Amino acid sequence: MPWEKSFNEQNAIENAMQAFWEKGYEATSIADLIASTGINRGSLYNAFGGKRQLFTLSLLKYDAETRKAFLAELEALDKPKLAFKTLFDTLVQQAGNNTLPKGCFLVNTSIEIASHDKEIKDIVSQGFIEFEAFFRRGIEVSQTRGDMPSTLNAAAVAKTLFSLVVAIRVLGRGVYDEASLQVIADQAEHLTA
Amino acid sequence: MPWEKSFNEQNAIENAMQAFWEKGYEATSIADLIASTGINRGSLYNAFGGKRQLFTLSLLKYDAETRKAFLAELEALDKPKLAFKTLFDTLVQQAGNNTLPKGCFLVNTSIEIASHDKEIKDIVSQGFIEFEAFFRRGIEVSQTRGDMPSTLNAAAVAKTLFSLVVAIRVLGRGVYDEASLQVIADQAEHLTA
DNA sequence: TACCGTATAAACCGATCGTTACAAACAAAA
DNA sequence: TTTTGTTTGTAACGATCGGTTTATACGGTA
Repeated sequence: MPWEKSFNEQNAIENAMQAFWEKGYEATSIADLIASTGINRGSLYNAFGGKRQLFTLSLLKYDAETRKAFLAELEALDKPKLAFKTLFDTLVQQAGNNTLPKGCFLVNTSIEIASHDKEIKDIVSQGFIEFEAFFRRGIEVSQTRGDMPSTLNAAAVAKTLFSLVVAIRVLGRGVYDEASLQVIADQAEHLTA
Repeated sequence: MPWEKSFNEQNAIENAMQAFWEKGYEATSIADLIASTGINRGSLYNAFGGKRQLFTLSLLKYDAETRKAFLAELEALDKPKLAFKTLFDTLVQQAGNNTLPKGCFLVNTSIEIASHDKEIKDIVSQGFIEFEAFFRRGIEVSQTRGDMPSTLNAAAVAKTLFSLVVAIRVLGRGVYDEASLQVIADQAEHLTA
């Protein structure tokens, strides 16, 4: 059994993810993926099967390494109010940062593909549900500690906070400037006061 | 000067708009547009110039006849609180209605194209700015009438309400069910209480 | 060194992309 | 009826699409 695989599969998916994230599924061609991953055409098909499968892998990787990882990190603080503030401030800051594509890959995908494709929709839905649940747990924990008003409807406020996340991700993809996004982020903080 | 144009241009743009709205720019082919408009290939190019120009016309038509018209109708009520409630309830109801494409054509476009195309971005931005201004005017009018707390930051709350509109439009494109969207709509109402 | 499976580069596939060209059908104005 | 400009149907354009194939270069194993 000679020779192990040479190129880094995870690295290739990471680069493909950035291409899909930035341009969307339809507008990203195989040629784009070859250019961004740096691996050969044949190797790409051999390793991943095709454009569609590579997209799914990219979406799953984004969900795991961006959304899940970030939320887990915030939840580990065990200070929900600080976690919320950090989350929103990070979203605003990322909208002004040019090292990563703008917006949210999951949100973009929910609009472009999820409504026409069940497999993709399930991935996006699950991510959204977990995001909302993150807010809900934080609110409920804070309420038991007396850090947030017990009069808050945790489920409803969680949905609203998540909605503001979605909006910041949409508007942050080039339409709103950082200052306007910060106003929304500040209002989000105000919702749990 | 013989023979006036036979097919209805506005009707053709209307049908093209629905195709673009449902599938996006990239995923809508010329063949799709021919099928949805019902007009001939040559006529389409002769009348509109091409896919890109037809898309722009479609977007402008959507903005004028859907967003502008609806907001004008609501503002004519001269009862901002009722107008806001009607607006959000309509958004929720439309997400459960299958006669029109789901979501918002402007929001979809802001994600797919606006970040890469200045002309399109300007159309989307203008629509968003006017939508936000609609909320702000309503809040300020209500404040002078004593219908909303004068302590509200009108500009900030307007941005937040518009953010919830965006989120409902995104999540309403197939990911969230009507009940979840209604929770968000109810929270929106609560923001101006 | 001979072998074996992978990576690479390139040519290649049929299909479809957006767009153009053109001849025939057509309806009102002259 | 001739003229004029539009619509229509069809064919074709070059380019690119996603995907397959093939021959060659390569690097560990035996």
